[in-house]
Amino acid sequence: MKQKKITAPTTMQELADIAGVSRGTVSRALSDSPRVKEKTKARILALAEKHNYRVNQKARNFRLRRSGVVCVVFMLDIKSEQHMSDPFFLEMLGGIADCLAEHDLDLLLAHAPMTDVLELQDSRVFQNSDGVIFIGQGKQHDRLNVIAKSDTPIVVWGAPMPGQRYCRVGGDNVTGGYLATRHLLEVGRRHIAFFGDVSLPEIALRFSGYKKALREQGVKLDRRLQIDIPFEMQHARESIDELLNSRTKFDAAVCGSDVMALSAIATINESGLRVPDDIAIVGYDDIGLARYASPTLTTVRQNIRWAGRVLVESLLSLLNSQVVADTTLSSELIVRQSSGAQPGKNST
Amino acid sequence: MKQKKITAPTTMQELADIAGVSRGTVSRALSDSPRVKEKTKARILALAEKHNYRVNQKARNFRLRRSGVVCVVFMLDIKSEQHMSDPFFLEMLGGIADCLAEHDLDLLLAHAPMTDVLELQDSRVFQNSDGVIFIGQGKQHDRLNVIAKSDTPIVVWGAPMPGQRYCRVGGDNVTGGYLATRHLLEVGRRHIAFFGDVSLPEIALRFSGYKKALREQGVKLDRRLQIDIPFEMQHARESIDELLNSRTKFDAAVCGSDVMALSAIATINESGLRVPDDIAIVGYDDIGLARYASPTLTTVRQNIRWAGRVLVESLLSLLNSQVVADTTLSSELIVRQSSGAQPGKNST
DNA sequence: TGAAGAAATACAATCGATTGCAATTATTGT
DNA sequence: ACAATAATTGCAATCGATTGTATTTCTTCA
Repeated sequence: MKQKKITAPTTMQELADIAGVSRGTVSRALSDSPRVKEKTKARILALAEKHNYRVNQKARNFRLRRSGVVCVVFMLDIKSEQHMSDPFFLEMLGGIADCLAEHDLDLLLAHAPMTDVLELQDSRVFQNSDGVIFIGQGKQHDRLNVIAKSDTPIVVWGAPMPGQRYCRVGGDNVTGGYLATRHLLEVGRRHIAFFGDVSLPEIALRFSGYKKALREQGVKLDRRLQIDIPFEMQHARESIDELLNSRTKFDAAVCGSDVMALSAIATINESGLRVPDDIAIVGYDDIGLARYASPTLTTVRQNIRWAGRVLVESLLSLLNSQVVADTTLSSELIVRQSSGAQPGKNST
Repeated sequence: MKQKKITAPTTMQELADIAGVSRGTVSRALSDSPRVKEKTKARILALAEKHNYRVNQKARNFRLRRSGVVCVVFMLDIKSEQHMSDPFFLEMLGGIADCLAEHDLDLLLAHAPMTDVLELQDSRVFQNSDGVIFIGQGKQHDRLNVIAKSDTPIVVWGAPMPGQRYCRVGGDNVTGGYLATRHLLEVGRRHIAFFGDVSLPEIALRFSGYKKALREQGVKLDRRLQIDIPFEMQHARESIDELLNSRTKFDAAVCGSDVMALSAIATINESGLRVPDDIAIVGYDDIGLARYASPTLTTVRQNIRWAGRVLVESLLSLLNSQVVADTTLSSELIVRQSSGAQPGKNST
């Protein structure tokens, strides 16, 4: 058995020796350069195949100064436990992964919870990737500005910010918040709560849209109805329970995410109230689950998978040293049962 | 502004020049070698910090012949669309990510759907990672054997197989299938269906456990009750609907995964029957959702996050050129409502 | 047939950090 | 103060592929 074994050439030089050509020619043949004769090319490729040779990627990355890897970082200022399974993140990740694959790039997941993004800059991950995509700004806008000055290009999903120096892609949060609220007003609600942590840029913008809608309809803003719920399930239940138990009257809520909305619906149901009869709910994001949950969820659609693509395309432009404009993707309201939708009123 | 700019040293040599020492000394200082004087070390570190120098990881990877990256591949022989959001995969991924982080390794996600794992071997991903973890064997046992011979170590989550030459970690599927079935028999069910694609090695083992339990109790195996449902939600609904509409009598089901079980419960509920009164259900995996779904799900627990750790530890041993034994993790039954559990009978 | 020009291939510098070994400097005991 | 030894630091080979330039080999046409 062992006698027949062909010692696999590990370096290009060895393959070159076998083929009786120079290293450079092998390199060009493998990368399909027009500078090498078709016949030679075919012969070298066949030999490579036969001897099971594969280029050393580490050497290649070094020489070419790129790795073909893009790093994705999910940023929220909370502990990491359940983040990765956040449906919003996953859908975005799916879009990003697909688009990266089309461009022959690989996806590196930054796993460590980041209290300070700047730490990332010192990490191997950062140095190793050709570019980094941040999902969410958390509360680290300024630090992102610092990172943007390094020579690893970054793209951020989030809200436009004053003094922002990084490439950003995001949804139209003001309009989203506005549409959600106006819808609830249109179906006759007047005591509309807003669930979401307004210290996060995106949520703050949605809140301003919410206020705008209320103002338009002459509904007075009730500060007790704005509840700072972080993006996590557990917190949602507690906070909403608290609100339900308080004497504050409310008959609807605009939520910072679909996950939060679904959690709110569950909590409300458990308390004996009914959605949407007693309390109407509007979510945000339009995750896949929104369509299948029961009741189906009225929400502000962000085309998440597409957003993933836009992020990648923007990053690629940056890698290509092109100037990339700030991008805001439009949002639309998707009316479903949870907000007391009348049949036939669904937009699409 | 521009005048004060310190030109950041990009190579170690430049930093060495600034510090007035040799490149080698800088390298040793940065890696905290005992061979360089503490004072010099401190001085170099300070200069590196001041001048914002960071080692070129690509050069480092090349020189050290490792990248610090471990690739995770989720393998099922179906198209990729929804895979990444499979809760089982995500929990496993979480365990893997945590453990990798502790060992200062990064996580690369292989995204492309693999019809043939061998393709992976030619891919940059493979060459670039120090090791690969496969979640599931799909139907590619033989190809995994081939890949195992390459010098990138691999570890596979799955079932033990005859002639297996790769390092494997998996649950105790026979016992799992047995426990699930025995439980249903104990609560009085006699027409127990088995939902799962028995052409997948793990499922096949669970099915043999199922058969064993039936045999023990003298219940005759009804082949019509074994339904090949792949690991996907959509298919589950269709197949189960079909079974419900057929005249085949059944009062319980052992499912190949919790996702499948939850999907089955939803389908059964929609058909007007009730779980567990009409049909009792047992899942497999004990994903987080099993505890919170309603009804809560009786299931065979695989400690998924821990399994992730075991996979990583095994891979690390391989990287350390140690021989790693095949590992089978024990499984236990977790009794909850979906199988008509009597209160107080819960194991823990 | 021979020279000019094109096509194909060979040569060798280069990317930036690591590390064994050699050379230098510091420390110790007498 | 001087060996002998230990502690530091410097030197230079090395990892394996890419690519600009030089060189060789073919074509082509007069």
